Amino acid sequence: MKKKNIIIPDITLKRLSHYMHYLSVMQDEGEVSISSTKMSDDLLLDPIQIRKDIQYTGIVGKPKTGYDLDDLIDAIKDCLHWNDYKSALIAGVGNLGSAMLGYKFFERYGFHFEAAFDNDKSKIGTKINGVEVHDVKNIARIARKYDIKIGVVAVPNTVAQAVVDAMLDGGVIAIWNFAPHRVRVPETAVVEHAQFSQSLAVLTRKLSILTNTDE
Amino acid sequence: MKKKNIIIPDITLKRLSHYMHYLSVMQDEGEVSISSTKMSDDLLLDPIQIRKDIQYTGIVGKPKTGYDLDDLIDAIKDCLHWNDYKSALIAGVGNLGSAMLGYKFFERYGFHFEAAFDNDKSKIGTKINGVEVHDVKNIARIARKYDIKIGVVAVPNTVAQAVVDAMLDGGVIAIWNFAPHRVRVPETAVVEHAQFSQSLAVLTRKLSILTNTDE
DNA sequence: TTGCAATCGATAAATTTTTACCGATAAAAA
DNA sequence: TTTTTATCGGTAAAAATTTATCGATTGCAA
Repeated sequence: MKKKNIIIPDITLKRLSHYMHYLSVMQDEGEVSISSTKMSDDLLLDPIQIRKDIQYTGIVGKPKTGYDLDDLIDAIKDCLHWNDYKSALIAGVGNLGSAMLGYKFFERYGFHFEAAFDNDKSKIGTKINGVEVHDVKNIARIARKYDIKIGVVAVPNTVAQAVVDAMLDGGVIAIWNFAPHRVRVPETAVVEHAQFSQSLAVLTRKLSILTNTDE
Repeated sequence: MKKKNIIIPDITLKRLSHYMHYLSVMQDEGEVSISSTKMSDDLLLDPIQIRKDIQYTGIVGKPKTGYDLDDLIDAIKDCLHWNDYKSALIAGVGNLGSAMLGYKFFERYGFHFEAAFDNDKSKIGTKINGVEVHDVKNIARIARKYDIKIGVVAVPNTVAQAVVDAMLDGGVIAIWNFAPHRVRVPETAVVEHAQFSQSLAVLTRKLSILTNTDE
């Protein structure tokens, strides 16, 4: 039933997540179907590109009406594996870590924080948004105990790699890294770097081009 | 002297910001030059791609040694406009907003928060990391007063567009949006969406492919 | 029922991005 | 000095991604 593990370009995956948000809003507004032209008007993207992206999900549309909204949302979620329930742990409960723990949308993505970690004695033992904060020393043990596959890194650069190594040691195979430094993982694991500086680079360059109207 | 406003692909800009971080570390370690092959080994990227990216900055290397490290860093910063001093304001000082205000790396990018805004009476008038929190009602006025061009959005979806409109009204022309919803800006402004869900989509898909070893 | 308008999806073309190749050059070694 | 080696940068090829074209299908209205 499920489409096999075809390769979907990262850029398409990102657009699919974008569509998801939009489609959820449409769903909330009571729509039952959606066309690529309507999506195009609202999202300012090429309708052909939208159709092409949607083809990756395996969903087929109907001429004149478009795509069944519920089916499309479900297919995208399947594609992104947002229908699967996934336990995660997070290291670092500073402002960023706390923001992540309080981000209610994660539930939509099947994403659930099982445990948090910090090295600050005053935080250990407390709960943040219902998630208990443990000593970083116990990352590997607890990851293994709860069979957690995803680790979020929200610690300073200096300890990022050590935290990742502990996660890997505990059986984590997917790292979502928010520290500015890249971290290394073996080939048996995956890492996704979510660095502010990347989108900032795009923004500041765009801004300068906007400003420099001189020829 | 400065290269003209050539178009640099977003993906190259993102890699350039990645190189920046790495090169800074090399600089701290006392290196004075760097070759694309060394970068390739450390960053796990194709050396040809690295050279191609660097060509956009206008820097030329020397056979056998590579690039002058100081020059290269400076050229990338110029390219990303990280050598310019830029005032920004931020709306929303919840956990995410506070994390941004406390992110010390922004100074490296020439990025300085001039003012913060929130609608929470208990926060208005306080300072976070030295930045005063104002009432959101005053966004436009203060943006105009300090001639601020960049606005960071760290508020919930429901008020994101209103906050952006206020920023634009105050003369802001670059929006860095962290709210899950897309926001609209006129053609005279630019917006960069930094949404967690995008990189999460890539991560969860990668993870599933790693897991599904079955054929 | 027939004609019209909207939309899909297949195929093809265009564009962008990545990767390969190779001569030229600088530094180090012989 | 001459040879060897590492690396750059220009050009070309390959691959990936985006955009265009167009026939087929569906729903709606006449």
